[in-house]
Amino acid sequence: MDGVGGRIVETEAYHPEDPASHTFPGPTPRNAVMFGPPAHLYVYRSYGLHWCMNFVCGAEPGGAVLIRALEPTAGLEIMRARRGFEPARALCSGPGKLCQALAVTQAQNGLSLEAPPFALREGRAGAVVAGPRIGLTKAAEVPWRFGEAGSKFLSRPFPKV
DNA sequence: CTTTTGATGCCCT
DNA sequence: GGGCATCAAAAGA
Repeated sequence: MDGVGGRIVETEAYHPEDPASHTFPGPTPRNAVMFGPPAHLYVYRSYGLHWCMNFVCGAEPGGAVLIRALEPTAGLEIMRARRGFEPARALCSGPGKLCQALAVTQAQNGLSLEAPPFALREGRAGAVVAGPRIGLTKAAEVPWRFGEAGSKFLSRPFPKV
């Protein structure tokens, strides 16, 4: 939105049977979007100060993919202004940072990804690698973190391939 | 470079 | 009342 965007280079998968998932305990008002139709956005507040965004996945009700990092390709100046003039590789290298750079907040919760202000484009990434998840207190070892190998825009480097 | 710690708001039980 | 899918700053090596 606002002409900003980038390539998704890092994600994490969440499944309703995954203890770390917000949907694991069952439907609640907060995670209702994740049980809704796929290709919608689920936004929640993390640690009271940050926003994190997920794409609702259609495979099963309650599944979603957390967007952990972007490689900024458009609206760099806008992002930089919003993020406090950091180097490009720090603009979107993390769930909270990414949402700040894109100005994603609860206002976008539940919106469809197939309509403005969003525009998803399919693209072939480079080599994709998987690894253990990050920042979780439960089931962090499950290797459901995916990202582009060697990208300089990851929140953290992946373990050796 | 590394590790540690505080800030902070909302959801759930 | 407890917990949390985070970040940035500070301090030490």
